[in-house]
Amino acid sequence: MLDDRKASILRAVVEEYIHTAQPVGSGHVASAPGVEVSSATVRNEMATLEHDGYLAQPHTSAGRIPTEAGYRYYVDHLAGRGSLDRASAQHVRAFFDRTHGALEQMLVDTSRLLAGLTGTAAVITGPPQEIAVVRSVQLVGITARAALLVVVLSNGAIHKATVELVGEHPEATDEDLTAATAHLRRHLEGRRLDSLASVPAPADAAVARLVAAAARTAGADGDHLYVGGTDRVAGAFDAVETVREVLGVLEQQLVVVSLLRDVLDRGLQVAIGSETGLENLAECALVLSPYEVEGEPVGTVAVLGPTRMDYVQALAAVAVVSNRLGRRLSEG
Amino acid sequence: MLDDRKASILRAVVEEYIHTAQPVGSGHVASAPGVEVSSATVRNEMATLEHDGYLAQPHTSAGRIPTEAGYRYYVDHLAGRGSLDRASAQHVRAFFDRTHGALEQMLVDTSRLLAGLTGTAAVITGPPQEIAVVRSVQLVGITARAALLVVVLSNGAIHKATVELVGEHPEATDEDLTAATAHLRRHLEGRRLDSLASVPAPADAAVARLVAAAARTAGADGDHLYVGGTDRVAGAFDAVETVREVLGVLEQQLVVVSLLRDVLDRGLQVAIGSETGLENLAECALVLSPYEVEGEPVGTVAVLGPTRMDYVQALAAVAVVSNRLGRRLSEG
DNA sequence: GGTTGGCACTCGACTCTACCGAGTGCTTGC
DNA sequence: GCAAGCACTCGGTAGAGTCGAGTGCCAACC
Repeated sequence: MLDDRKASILRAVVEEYIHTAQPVGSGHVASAPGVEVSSATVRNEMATLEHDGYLAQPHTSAGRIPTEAGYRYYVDHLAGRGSLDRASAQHVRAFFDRTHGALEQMLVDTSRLLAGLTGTAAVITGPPQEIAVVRSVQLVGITARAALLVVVLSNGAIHKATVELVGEHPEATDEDLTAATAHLRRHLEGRRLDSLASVPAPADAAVARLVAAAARTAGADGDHLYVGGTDRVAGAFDAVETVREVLGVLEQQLVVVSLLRDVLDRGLQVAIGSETGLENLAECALVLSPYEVEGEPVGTVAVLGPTRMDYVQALAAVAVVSNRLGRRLSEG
Repeated sequence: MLDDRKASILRAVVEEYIHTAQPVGSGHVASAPGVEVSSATVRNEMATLEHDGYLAQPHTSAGRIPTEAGYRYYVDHLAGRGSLDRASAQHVRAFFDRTHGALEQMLVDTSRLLAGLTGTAAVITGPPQEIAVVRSVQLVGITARAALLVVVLSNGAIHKATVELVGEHPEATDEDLTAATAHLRRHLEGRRLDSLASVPAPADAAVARLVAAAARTAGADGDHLYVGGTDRVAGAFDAVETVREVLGVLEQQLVVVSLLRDVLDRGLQVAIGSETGLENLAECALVLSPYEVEGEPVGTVAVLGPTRMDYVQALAAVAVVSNRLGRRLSEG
């Protein structure tokens, strides 16, 4: 825990650095509001803060830069939870009032909205389909050996999975498909999708094979990810290599989804640099907020930017968007 | 039309510039294979080529750089249609042998494969759903005023659209939905999706409203776009602003889809710089190739890179991938 | 004793200069 | 018509000098 003076000095350094992206000197800090001491005193304190690991010096005779620990302390203790400015808040409200149509498109648009609010890339994981209620089930034959399981969920999402029939008697007749569809419908409609895995086997052997194959696809069509504002990444880092790495990460949906899950599981709202656990994101920070539908958290809204992003702004934006998104999905 | 000597000089400049990204001087050109004259002669010829608009000089006393017209002449007359190197060809073959499962994931993976082959971003438009044959139709109620139209197509794709009921009697009962589903099924299954727009109206008024609303969604779920290798964009241009612009374009699916369609309609296989018609892509070139399923072109495979991309390589990669992709989709 | 003003020192950023070399255009000779 | 030679251009680089923001430390002060 830092005493008041050190805290306000750290805050001044972080906020100034976020603003200017330049190392911050004792002079600037001394003239910052909330710091009422001379630059000499600030220097002494900054030396201590550096020794304690909150600040770093790019080189002698340069100003200080926050370390990961510095940012961490800042978001944990110093960054007041502000709210969005009027115009942005209005913009968000208008967006959610206006938006309509398919879930997917809405999430794509939402990620772009969030990117616009924060000036960084934004990602959103779709509500997991496992917990949604099944409205309709259908097993459609595509080829003799493959069928498509299409499940319409109450939130307007569609779960689809290829059902492959392997084994000695792979062929399935249309009658088998119809029977299997009827069976699945009986045991699934009105229930949650995750009960797909535990649908009882029907009497007929051929139908049972189909149902079992369909059941195996439970969870196969994993969480979907919606990414927006990738163009902002280009401006966020000066090293091309970093830009490349970050874009590379964003292309791998699985990696990002498990990253979000992992951070959330650790109870974090903000992951800074190495806290993300991904080497490629060493210079990035992630600000996230789960969103709830009917009181239950079902997905995550997040922002991915450089470590020197505006955390207050990002936290506010992520909070508002996740809140509105959850509300929007609840009423649908 | 250029005489032989000018042509080989232009070729040398283009290929050298593609390789090094540096202005090419008369000395380099003179020592290039295929050019058997002295550098002084080359200088004279290059002056002519510059005057004719094929080359440009960044500044006096620097080498020459190809203009758009230069690249255009190069791809039209000088770039031999090479083929992929053994390893890459093998890689592509292995990919298509190995890949399986849902259409969407396969196209995502294919775009990434293509990006890997060419070192630039790659885009693929999915087969248009209009011409696919309907396997199954279902109208599922989501709320009292909205339903989801889910159509499973023979190629394994799914067409979905939100059906909104507006007007004086917006409510639809489950019976109405069932009746509408049955009606649609009768008139659609086994036919092409684009006949959705011309399904005859059923007798019952409420059902007719539903069917009409569903018919209106024809074509609403437009062509899908799959983008891969966005991270390569970062390395392709030195100006951050350009990177940002290109990424921005790639985020707008509609823009890219119509760009591809437009270029294809003009009968081009390569669009260079301003030929794309997009200001943001002034420094980009697009290399594309339609792919065919059962003899009919159904989608496009393309590569988006800097104007100084390796056109021979890109053309070969795009050709092989579109070919294999078409074959793969035909057999499915 | 904590705080502050003062001071010497450091070191990156910027400017200026000179210079090098790749490249050109032109002229002349073959 | 081609090639060799030559004067000229001009961006890029290297080195010297300067500037200034910033530091650490010390002594004085309240």
